[in-house]
Amino acid sequence: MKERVTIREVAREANVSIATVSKALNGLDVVTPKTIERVTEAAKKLHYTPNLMGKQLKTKTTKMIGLYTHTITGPYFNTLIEAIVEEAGNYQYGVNVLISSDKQILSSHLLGNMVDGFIGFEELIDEESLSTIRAEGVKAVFVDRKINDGSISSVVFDSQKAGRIAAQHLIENGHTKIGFLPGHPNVYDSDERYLGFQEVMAEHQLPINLDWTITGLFEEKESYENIKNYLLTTPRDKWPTAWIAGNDLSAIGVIKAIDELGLSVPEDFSAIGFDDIELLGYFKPSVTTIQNPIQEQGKQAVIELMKLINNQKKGESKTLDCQLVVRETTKRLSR
Amino acid sequence: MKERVTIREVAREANVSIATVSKALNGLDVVTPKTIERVTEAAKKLHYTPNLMGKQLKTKTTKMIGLYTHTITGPYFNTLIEAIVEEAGNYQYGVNVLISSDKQILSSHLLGNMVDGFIGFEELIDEESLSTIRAEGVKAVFVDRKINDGSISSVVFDSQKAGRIAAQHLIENGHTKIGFLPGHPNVYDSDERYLGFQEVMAEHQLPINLDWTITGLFEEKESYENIKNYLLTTPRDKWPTAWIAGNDLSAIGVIKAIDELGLSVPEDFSAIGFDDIELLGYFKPSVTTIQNPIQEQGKQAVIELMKLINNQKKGESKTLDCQLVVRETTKRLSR
DNA sequence: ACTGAAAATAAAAACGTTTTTATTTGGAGG
DNA sequence: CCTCCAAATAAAAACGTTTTTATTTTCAGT
Repeated sequence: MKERVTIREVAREANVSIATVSKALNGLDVVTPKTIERVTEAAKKLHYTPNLMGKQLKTKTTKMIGLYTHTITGPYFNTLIEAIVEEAGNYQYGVNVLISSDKQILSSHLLGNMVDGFIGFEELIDEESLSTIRAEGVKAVFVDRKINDGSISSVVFDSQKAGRIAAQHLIENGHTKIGFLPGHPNVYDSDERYLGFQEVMAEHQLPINLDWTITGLFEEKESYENIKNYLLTTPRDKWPTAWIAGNDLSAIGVIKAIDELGLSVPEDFSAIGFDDIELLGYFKPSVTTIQNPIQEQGKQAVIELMKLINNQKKGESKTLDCQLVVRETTKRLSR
Repeated sequence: MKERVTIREVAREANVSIATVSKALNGLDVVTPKTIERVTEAAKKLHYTPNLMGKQLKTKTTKMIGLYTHTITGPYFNTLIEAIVEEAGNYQYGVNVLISSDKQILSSHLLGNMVDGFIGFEELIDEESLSTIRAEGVKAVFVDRKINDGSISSVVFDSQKAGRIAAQHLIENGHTKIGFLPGHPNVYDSDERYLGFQEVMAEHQLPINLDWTITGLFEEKESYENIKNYLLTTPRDKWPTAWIAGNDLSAIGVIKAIDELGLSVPEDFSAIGFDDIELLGYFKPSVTTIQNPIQEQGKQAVIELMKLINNQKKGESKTLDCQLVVRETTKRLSR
């Protein structure tokens, strides 16, 4: 890397002090139009670009928010992240996406003053991380856990309600034997959905059969394999008549498995996902789902973070509503 | 944000100079085990985390590579980025994903010494950007354009060959009327594929009908709408018998459009995509495609970038091979 | 015990900015 | 033609590190 030209050389070129260069370039109005021009010209001539390290070290602000996650893969993350980027732009903030599951890396970035605040997931939700965050007064917004105290806010979906809606929809369609595919263990949204599902089943005095509870991990592949395996190894009369998948991708895996065994959705099984990802409508049959306002979540997360950064308020928690989208994979049980 | 504890306070706590703290904490072996322990203890007690701004300002290295893109949405980006992150980790480098289409933002980050080098796309490929990159000696690897000179390398797919393979496969299956859906205009991969397609068509003395060239933009939605519109407004005897889509998503859109009009792939049309994204196998019918080694591209991009960063060589260009994956959407023409 | 070199530590400089404080400049008012 | 004040600019300090240079400590070898 070649030596970069610094403010010092611009100063020399313009025959002026470095203080003046700084002020001129940052538009402080204490400096004469004439010198502003001289400085700007010199800067342009030398191709000067300010060293952000120097600048941020001094100003102690980065105009960057961190987005810390172990993965960006999948439509949920894609949509969320782009929404965050867009909203952050409205505040003249950049978004610094850091992908790692190494808590060390994330927190050294975080505590190393590389960002003014961050939006995070599960990865940083443990007692140790949270207490550091609180102790250091780091501004944080979580989007997959309800937390609010001190400098921490959160924006989550009403996933319990989502679980309820899914179960209710199936029950209204005559289903009584309903299977469930949880996502990753201890993930808030997944747990909450299961909770809502349980509640509704209980309210209708319907049993939950643990054989029908099959790991899906939010992934099409895992769901496909596990469901296929279940169907191949379980007598037909023990099967449920509907599946609530962990999310849309998981539902797609379920459907594929069923299809491959010569069975059909929704004739033999109903299936339902969560999120309403864009590609969903391109599948055949198109998938019934509970729509989550992902973009709104991204936007609100930024809004809350900005409030924290500007010290406008203490951490608080927002919950976003969800909505049933009926498509072709759920159907009245006709038996 | 609360005041962070600095090296100075650690020094005071450990009754030692800040130089010693720095050396102790960075494992320079000039310092006594006894003081190392004292310092480490003090640092732990005070919850010291080094300010990365200070550190990087001094060392002029960030151990970060930038990934500059206007979008991360879509399986291609997801896969590529995660591969990059993984490989960078092998070099103890972090990846700083910056999403923006604003050239200003990208280059101020870049020239502001925020990263040791970057992997970039189309966005920074224009004469002005390139000449700055060259002039400043910024280390760069592009993955969607063949460029190699000075401090710039590239790792691209052999997209011309991909286009050739696609066309050949269809022609071998008896197709002579073949439509094409380009991606975004002036995008390398798309252009190259078209070139390969043209070549093969010419070699077989087959005409390319411009009515069969339909904008797809690499997107399922755009492709779906445009194909649907084409089919609705064009007499059946003018139709091609096969489509080469811009990528897999585009192919999915094409198939959806055909399906919705009561026609079928591969009975009425063959269709072929590019990339071989993961979800492809879950569609019905599963999609024939030209597989690109996306993960390999990510890996190689990092490898090349590291060579540049360590001044091990001048910019060079790598081209990765591709491969036909026949699935259900292409079929021998039976007329 | 003393010398001298090696080892350990401390002090100071430096990285590139911004900001605070000090100095110079340019006029208006007498 | 001074004096003084405001305006403009320059100088210096500071941000938190690492690195270079200087100083102190340790302890062989006599």
